[in-house]
Formats: sequence, C-alpha cells, structure tokens
Amino acid sequence: MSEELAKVYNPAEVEQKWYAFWEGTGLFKPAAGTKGLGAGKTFTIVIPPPNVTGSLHMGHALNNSIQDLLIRYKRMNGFETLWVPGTDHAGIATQNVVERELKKEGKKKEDLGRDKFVEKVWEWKKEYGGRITCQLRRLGASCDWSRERFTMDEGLSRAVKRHFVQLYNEGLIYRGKRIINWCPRCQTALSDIEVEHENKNGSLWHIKYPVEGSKEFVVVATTRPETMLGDTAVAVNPRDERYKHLAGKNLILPLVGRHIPIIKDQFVDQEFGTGAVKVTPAHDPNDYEMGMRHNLPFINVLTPDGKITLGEFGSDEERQGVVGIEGMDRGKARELIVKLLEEQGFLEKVEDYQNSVGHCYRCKTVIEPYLSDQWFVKVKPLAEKAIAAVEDGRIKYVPERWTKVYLQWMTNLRDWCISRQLWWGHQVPAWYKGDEIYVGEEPPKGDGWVQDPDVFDTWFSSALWPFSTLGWPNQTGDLKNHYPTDVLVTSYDIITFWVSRMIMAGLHFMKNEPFHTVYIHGLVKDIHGKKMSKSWGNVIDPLEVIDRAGADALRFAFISLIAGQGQDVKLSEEKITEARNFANKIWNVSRFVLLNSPPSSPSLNKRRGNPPQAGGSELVDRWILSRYNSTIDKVSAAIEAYEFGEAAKTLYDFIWSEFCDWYVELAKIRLYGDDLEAKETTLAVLLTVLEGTMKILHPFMPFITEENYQRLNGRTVVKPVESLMVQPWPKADRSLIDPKAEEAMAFSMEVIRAIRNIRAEFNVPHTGEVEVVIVSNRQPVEMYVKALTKVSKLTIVAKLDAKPAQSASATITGATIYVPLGGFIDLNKEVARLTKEKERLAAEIIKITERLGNANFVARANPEAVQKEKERQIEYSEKVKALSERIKDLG
RNA sequence: GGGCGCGUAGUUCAGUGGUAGAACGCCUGCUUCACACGCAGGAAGUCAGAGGUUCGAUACCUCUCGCGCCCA
Repeated sequence: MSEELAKVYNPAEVEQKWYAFWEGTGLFKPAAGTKGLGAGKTFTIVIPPPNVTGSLHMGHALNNSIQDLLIRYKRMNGFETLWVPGTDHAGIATQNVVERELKKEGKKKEDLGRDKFVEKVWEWKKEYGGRITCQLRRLGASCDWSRERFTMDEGLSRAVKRHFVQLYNEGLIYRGKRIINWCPRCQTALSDIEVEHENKNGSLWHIKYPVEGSKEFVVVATTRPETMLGDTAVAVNPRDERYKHLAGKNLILPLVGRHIPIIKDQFVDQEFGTGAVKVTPAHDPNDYEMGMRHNLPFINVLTPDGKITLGEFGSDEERQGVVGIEGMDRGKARELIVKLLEEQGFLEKVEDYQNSVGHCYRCKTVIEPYLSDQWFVKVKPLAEKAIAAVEDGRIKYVPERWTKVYLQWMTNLRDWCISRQLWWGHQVPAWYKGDEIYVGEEPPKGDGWVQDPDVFDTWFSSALWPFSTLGWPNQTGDLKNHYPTDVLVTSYDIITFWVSRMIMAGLHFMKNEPFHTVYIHGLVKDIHGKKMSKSWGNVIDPLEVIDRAGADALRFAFISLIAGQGQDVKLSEEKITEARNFANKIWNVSRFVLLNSPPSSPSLNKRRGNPPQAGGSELVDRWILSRYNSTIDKVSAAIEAYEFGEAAKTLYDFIWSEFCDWYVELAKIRLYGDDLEAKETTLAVLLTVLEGTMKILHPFMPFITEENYQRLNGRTVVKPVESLMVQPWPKADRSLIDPKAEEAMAFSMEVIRAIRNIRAEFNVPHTGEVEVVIVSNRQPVEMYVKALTKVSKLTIVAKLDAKPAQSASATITGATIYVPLGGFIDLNKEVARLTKEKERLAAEIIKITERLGNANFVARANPEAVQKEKERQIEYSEKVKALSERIKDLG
C-alpha cells in the first residue's frame, strides 16, 4: 500500500477496486449470521426490476441507494442477507424500443413476422440487457448477482403459466368481449391504470337527431361526434319530463339515416347537456353497459390503428351519407363529421368544454375505448385479502400515509385486463380449436389447436417477483429461507401497478404476505421540483455524477435529501458537491490519522482495544468517545425507524463538526507533544473513533469507508484483511456516554468561540497573540483555549481586582471574558456590540418576566417549565448586569 | 367533484406545545504543517394568512390563499 495519499480523494480508483473485491470474494451471497441482532435471522429484499433495455436514471439511483443501505446495515448486524437482483422484460416499452430500431432500417415488425421479431428482441436483450446491471454495480449495490433473474427466463415463465392456469381453474380468470382501453399506436389493450388522464380544453357539440315521422328534434351533446357513426340509441333519464312524450319513438341518425330507439336509463344525468345522450355501445364503457342492459346492437366503427371503418354498418344505404370517411384517421374524421353536420343543419351549437382524455402511459397516444376479446382477472376476491393484510398490520407502509392511497385504490378495483396484443412477453397458455378452449401449462395433445396469440401484461408476471425469483413454483431452499421477504423499497408511482399486485399474488399463492414493510420514497426531481426529462434539458445522469464525484457522493446526497415523509427528492448540483466535499473530508481526516500513526506498534495496538474509560482521562477524549457512542445509537435508531435522512445528518455533523473541527484540532496538541503516552492514547482514540465511524457510515458510503478501513487495518492491526462490509455493526458502549464530560467540554468550546469571535470582530491578525482574562468560577481547559485561539497568556480568576484596560469582552453563561486589545480596539464598535447583545437579552428578560408574572402560567404550566424560566431569568439578568458594567466602563 | 401532500433564512429542507435550526449561497479574515472539495467569524426568518384550543401555538384544530400530486 502506498504511503503517498493524494490530497484530494479520487473515487474512481477506489470504487472499481472494491466492488470487484466484494463480488469476487462472494460477499454478496447470503451467509448465515451468528452474532448481533440478526443471529439466526434472514433479511431479504427483492429489487424492483428495472426494464431490461433501460439504463440507470436518478430514480434507480435513489431507489437502490436506499436498498443497499438497508442490506448493508442488516448484513453488518449479523442477518443472513439476500438482495435479489434482476430485470423486467417490460412488454410494451421493450417492444417499442426494438420497433424503433427496425424503423431506422425502414422495416416494420410485420415484415419480420412474430418469430423473427421476438428473436430480434432477444438479441437486443443480450446486447443491452447487461447494461443496467453493470450500472447498478457502479452504484455499489450489494446484490447477489449469482441469483439474478429476468422475468422472461425459464423459471419465471413457468411461474407465470402456473399463475394463469391456477387462477383460471379457480374461476378467477375469464375471457370475454368487453370495452377495454385500446392504444391505437401500440395496438394493444391496456389496463385501467395504464391510462393517464389529462384534462383538456375541447368542445361540446350539440347535434340534432330528427324524430321519426315528426318535425321535432332531440338534441344530444357529445365530446366525440365521430363516434355517432356507431350510435345505436339515444338515452334519456326515465324521470325526465322533457322527453316523456317521445316514449317508444325512434330517431333518425343524422348523415347515416339509421333508425335508432330512444331508451330510458337511470344512468343518464339530466343535468348534462340536454339530458339526452347518444349511445355508442362499442366505443364507450358506459354506453357498453347500457347496450347490454337494453340489448342494443354493437357497431364498431374503428380499426385497431384508429381509423374509421364502416364494415359493421347494416347496409350500403347507411354508408352513402358519409362517403369518403372510411379509412380516415379518427381526428380527421371528427372534422369531417362536424363539417357535414353543420352543412346539413344538424349542428345546433358548439360549446367550449373541458374533459378528461386518456393517454397511453407508454407512448402518450390518445386511448380509444374499444370492444374486443380479452382475458380478465376477477380481482375482488384477491383484493379483499390484500386489503385485510394491510388493515390488520401484517403489511405496513412507511411513511404510513401511503396506506390510504393503497386502500382507496384497492377498494375501487375493477377487473384487471391482462392480455396484451403484443409479440414480446409471456404468451397466454390457452389454446383454441373451433369453440373448444384449453388452458394448461403445457400445450394440449392432438392436432388443430392454435395458441392464443396474446401475451400477458408485464405486471402479471412482476406480481410474482417476490417468490418467482426465489424459485417458485418449485419449493426451493431459497423460497423456504427467504420468503416472505422483508422490505420492499419503491416509489409511490407504482403502488397500484406493482405493490398491490404482489400483495394479492403473494397472499393467494404463498398464503403469506410477500413483505412486512413497504418503504415508499419520492420521485427524483430537479431543484425546482420539476420532473427530470430530456425535453426539459434538466436531466442529471447518475453515471456522469459517479464518474465525476463518486458513487458515495451520489448516494450520500440522496440519502441526506430524503428526510421528508416520502416527499419528492429535489436533487441539485450543489447537493452533489456538498456530498463530494464530505467524502473528501472523510478522506483527509483518515489521511491525517494515517500520517500520524506509526506502522504497527504493539503498545498502540494494546491501547486501541482499550479506549480510555469515562472520568479517568483527558476531557476531549472522554468527550469525543461520548459523542461517538451517542452517534452509534442515534444512527442505528434512525435506520431502524427508516429515517435515513436523519441518520445521514447525524453522521455528517458528527464527522465534520465534532470529530474533525474539534477533536482532531485538539488532538494535535498531544499528538505533536513530547508525552509518548498521551500521544499513543490520542492515537488510540483517533483510530477507535475513525474505524468505528467508517463502520456506521459504510451503508451510506460503502467505497470510501472500505478504503479507509483497509488502510487503517493495514497500519495498526495485525490480522488478515477482511472486508468492512462484513464487520459487526458497532454497539454503543453506554458507559462511555458521559454527560459531565460533554457539559465541561461545552464550556471550553464556548470560551473558545467567544475569544475567536472577538479576534475576528476586531481583525486581530491570525499571527497576533493575545492575552485573555476569564472571570469565572468554572475552569475551561487552558491547553485547549490556548491552542485554538492563539492566546499567549491566559488568566482565570473567580473575581477581578482591576479590569483590563482597552479590552473587548464577552459574556457567556458562567463567565466573562476580557481580551485586552491595545491598539486593535475600537471603543465605539465595542460599545455598540455589547449594547446590541444587552438589548437582545433585555427583551428576552421582559418576555420571561411577563410569563412568570402570569398567575395562570405559574399555576398551570408544568413545574419544570416554570423552574426553567426562573433560571433563565436569573442567568439573563446576570449577563445584562455584566454587560451594563462593561458598557459603563468603556463609556 | 373526492383524496393526499406541501408553504419556516436568498435557495433546498429539518424541527419542536415553552430561547427558531442545518446545509448551500452570501459577507469578512485566513495559502495555520489532513483537507481552499479547506479553516475561523458574521449577517440573514411576521415560521403563508385569519380564527380557535391553551397559561403559552411555528407546532394541535378549523377556514382562506398559494403550489404540487393522485383518483373520478
């Protein structure tokens, strides 16, 4: 190991090296723990599988930083930890990507045919599928890569078949012709949640439908005039007086001439438009229901790619009024229909209207409600169990508020459309021969069977992820040891897509909830709270950050940003820089310790294992050991409570402020002194605290902590080098938590700050030494004060005979400090300074006095609060008195 | 329309029924032998607004306003 340590930390070198070491020595694999909290217990996480064609974005980086933190923490606590990695085949997304590639060559997937196309996707997967897993390694994710899974691999495909076949046999899956959400671009059905609704400014067209055999019209209002081609009725509310006289009559559909009935249906809202609505059973979910209730014909007027077809019209006569519309895109068709209606006097008026338009969540194309044969899951019985599991606390959401989102969604579920008209995915294991249907994990025997061409919704396979990755449907050892898993870490946007489905599937197939805790984090946004997107140009690439600042910095930036209750995380360059600087600080403090510690020394090693005991040694040692042990407790408790931001902040403050700014600075006194014993004791404390701190920081910043730990080991301890990641998590030694030492140290620190403040206020040069007189009954540690304030002569007295001339002063609790400044002092400035402080305190005293004068306060407030106020009153009064005297002296 | 979250220093955010905090940024002074990705010091807030509960509210309750999200 080189003794030359760079002044600036270079993460790139360090990170590559240690990841290879960890993975190479098999440390990511579960190993039975024997010690600590986790003895005999497992801790398991399954990764939310990223899309196989994807590359690492900030959302992944945040998500996996959290998972790795938990996994590393539990591993060090002695749990047999397993983090299962893998990727998702992401049906539509992946198919779209490959289609786009083909398009560049001027080809469509139909040119290749299904088999060739699927082959092409597999090739694509082979080439790019490893990309994201490599990127997760760059982040430091300690997944067990030997257990990596893919939703389309053999085992998981078998699991999906079992899923389908079993639900089918239990009567929980059916096939039927229903109105589903159809994406004309992807040309597939989508489930309800795959549709994003957006409020858009549109129009409401009022169209006149003539009454058969009369000069009267019924006016209907619609946002989608083009669908009138498929109208098979007009509906009114049975209670609507306006239409009572038209009972039993027919209307004549404008342009088309089709005779359609007026029907009465409770569903119709009398307040909407004219109270009469057109009914298009093949193109609207509500109209579909009405169509079923009233036995109306279903006329589909759209092709799968969103163009008009008149193929289902009853006669050529009907087509004559709309010649030329066939094959026209739905948007153009709307324009034409409106134009024709207007020309022929059927359009009464057009109003501005805001309505909600559904878009495909993958390609943003406007969705069509479309009538087709699809497979559905009856979710109600599954959902009931999934609701119960959360309601009775078997599964807990963190933060708790997401429980409500989940329950609200689960209680309003409609049947889940699981078939997709894609080529990439798990093909539905159902076969048809004439009217016969066969559902099974294996193809049926005999000739003439044709397999259903559809594939499953990707979420239908990822629902099984917590147990399919562990071997299900086989009863494997992993399944036995690691199911149920422990914590699922994900962002709120897929609670409905994924979390809820895993809970349903886990409870149904494994008879046990898939995890006990769902930790929900926010989405990564830019500094203004905007979504990161290429078109905004505000994307920060995690790989680029890792190259530039290190994975540790990225991880720490994220973890310190998630203090809120599952709020979105606003990532900024500044935050990354801050975390990078923190890494550099850690690097340099280790460098300091290493540069000052001799190569392995027996006497030092002996001391290392026996840190100074409370009460018996140097104050600053007792102080830092007290703070260090408190920090262990605080960090551990924060992680256990999922308060990761709090844990990060605790570490940041302890390392930077307490350890570096105070302990290290004061350690230098004895480190550079002549007393060998004091020197070794100091080193022992430095090493103890630094090494322990590397341990509790490891889950946050695995690379730099491993590097430092290894260097420390090499220097001072004679033992074979083991990885930090499998060292036991430090346990706070409560006997070293020493409030007296902390109190005493706080006093010295306050004295030092007061002197520094005076020096800075009066611009005493850094090199200029000053004399200080402290009037106090308490004793600050002279050595500390002298070292940190450049004081040449320090006098501490309980009472002052003669006040030092030409001096600035500070009044702190329990002491007045005089700093004679000779020529440096500006008396006016000093008087102003003291007066300001006096006024601040005087105002405070008035408030306190009022409070204490309030009989209600004294009588009702708790006695401790009253006592505290009294103490403050005395303390402040003394300070004000001292300040007044000083001002008088100077004036 | 229903639900949820947020509003605290210039910025990003913690926080607590009893003295308002951090980081970054800003200002001043320092190339002090771990670190200028640094050290020391400093300025900076009507805790969105109104009402209520309370001896006491930035915090708890209600309403209003503003921002964001989810569902219909």
